[in-house]
Amino acid sequence: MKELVREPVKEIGTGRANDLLSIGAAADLIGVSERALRYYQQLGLITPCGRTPGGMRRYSEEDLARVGRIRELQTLLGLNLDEIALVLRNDDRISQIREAYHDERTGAEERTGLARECLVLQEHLRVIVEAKRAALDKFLADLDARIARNRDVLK
Amino acid sequence: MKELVREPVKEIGTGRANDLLSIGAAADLIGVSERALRYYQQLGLITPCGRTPGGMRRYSEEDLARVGRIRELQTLLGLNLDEIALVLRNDDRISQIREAYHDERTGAEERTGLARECLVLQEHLRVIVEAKRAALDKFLADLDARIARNRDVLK
DNA sequence: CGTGACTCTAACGTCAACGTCAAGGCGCGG
DNA sequence: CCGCGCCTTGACGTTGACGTTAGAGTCACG
Repeated sequence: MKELVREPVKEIGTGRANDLLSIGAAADLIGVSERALRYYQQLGLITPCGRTPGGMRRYSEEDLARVGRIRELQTLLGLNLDEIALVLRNDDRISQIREAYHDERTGAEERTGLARECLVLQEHLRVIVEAKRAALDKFLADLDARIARNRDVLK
Repeated sequence: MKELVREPVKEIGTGRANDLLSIGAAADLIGVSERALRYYQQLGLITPCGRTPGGMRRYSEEDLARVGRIRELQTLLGLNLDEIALVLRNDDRISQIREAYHDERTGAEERTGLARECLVLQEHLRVIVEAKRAALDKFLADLDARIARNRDVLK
């Protein structure tokens, strides 16, 4: 599944006063390495919103949020990058659908079809998360029980 | 931190009717590989409760539970094996303390000192787990909110 | 007392997720 | 327009957690 992604590049004016970040600044800000950012891009997980004419990556606020989401899925749910790719594709599909949904030219039944598709995707993820939460709750309950026993002994 | 552990071996009668398991049976039962069991042992995470005179590992019910705990700490909390080693050492210390606690020869203030030590160890772990739970709850809440929005649209 | 299935140790292989290094481009303050 | 620091694309290295294989030993059963 080595899917090296080569994409069209959006050029960005360099002199303009915008709040786009270089890769170093972005990395510092969200607490990941530059290497990780480039790696995520290789896997198609993120694409910086643009490049300078010289070819340097520029990251937007949205891009940072997306990276944040990647880290969340990694550390919180323990997903690997391939699984995260799927989740992100779902996210993308959903906002794409949302867009089509608000398009004038979308018919009524097409609308509900799209929304239904969204729900399926989201609820699939929900099942996974809910299972994890249940397990974690049980773990915590056990731990608390043991702590309580101990506290009793201490009286 | 390559801490190859070499330990004293408890020999176990082979003809006796006991419920100790071979490594293969143990692995099948808890759903991990034999290699993983040997690896965990190398790192000092578990030691099968004994060996046959010929040198084959025998696992008790307790041993299995310990392996289960290892997997739980891996998949649920995302700890690596070094961190798990620490948690397990705490667990061990706690049951060791519990034992000393019920020993006749343990003085009163020594008792409370030990129990206090237990609490500190346990609550340290609790903080980690609780943080994870909070993060997961938030994640789930966000997801649910998005699902609800979607469901509304569908009405 | 074989024999076939299982297990032993030791050693090398693998895979994901990056780390690190080299040999150059870019960008901007002075 | 020049220098210094940040950035680029390869390409190879590393680490954790095992997988796999080899060659020898062990166990239960007939």
